[in-house]
Amino acid sequence: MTKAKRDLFDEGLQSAASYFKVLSHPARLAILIYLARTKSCISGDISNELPLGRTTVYQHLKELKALDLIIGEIEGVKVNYCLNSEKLIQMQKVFDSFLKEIKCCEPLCS
Amino acid sequence: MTKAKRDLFDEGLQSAASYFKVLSHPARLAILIYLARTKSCISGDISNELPLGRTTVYQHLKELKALDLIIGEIEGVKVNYCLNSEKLIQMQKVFDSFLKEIKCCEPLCS
DNA sequence: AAATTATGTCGTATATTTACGTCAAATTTT
DNA sequence: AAAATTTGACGTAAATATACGACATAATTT
Repeated sequence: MTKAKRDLFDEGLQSAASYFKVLSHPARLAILIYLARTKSCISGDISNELPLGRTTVYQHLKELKALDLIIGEIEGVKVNYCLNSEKLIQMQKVFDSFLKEIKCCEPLCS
Repeated sequence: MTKAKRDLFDEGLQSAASYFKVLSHPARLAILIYLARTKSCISGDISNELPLGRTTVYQHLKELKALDLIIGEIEGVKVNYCLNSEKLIQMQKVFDSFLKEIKCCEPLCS
């Protein structure tokens, strides 16, 4: 079996989990930080910056794009990537509301 | 090959990524929320609550415990689980500082 | 037009995660 | 003491993630 049990959970949890998931690899965090610093850059630049091959970086970019956290504008042969700050703000709200949900109460044990 | 490239990244990024990672599955989010609501409960209760088998839940609990987000106090045969709020607060700080880092700038494209 | 540059696609190998059944051990309950 | 309960360890199958080489395509540069 080993079906996709993920689907059995609340949609809100699934959505939150997928935001957490896309941030669960240091390469993707590094990409976001790099984009924040450079404000915009082409895909190739990023692979030069990271200890990863170009196609690997491309895959990470695809995952970030799938969640709409980054935007890629085509400029001739090149693609100009940048952060989607609206979406990032939205993501932070999801995080905040989750953390608020679990931090409401004092612990019993310990 | 396919070595563990994770290790090549900045330690801070790795640590942040591992917090995001432990939250990247809806089951673990559901466990945290359940613990927040019940304040404390035994492992078996959790598997009854979730659409997952006991050993699967146990594995998720182990991952949460590995990052110290939950505490398990042994009480005879049973184990009393609860949130480690100090660690949760620490985690939120890590998230905040990461998000601040990438949200400093206005986007160029779009 | 040929060479270069940059991206994107495909396939694939390896690693990791997810899910669970089985069994062992320890404590309670009967 | 036997039965039941609860946890933890181990093994394993299937799914997913990670990493990259090889090739195709399209635009720029020479």
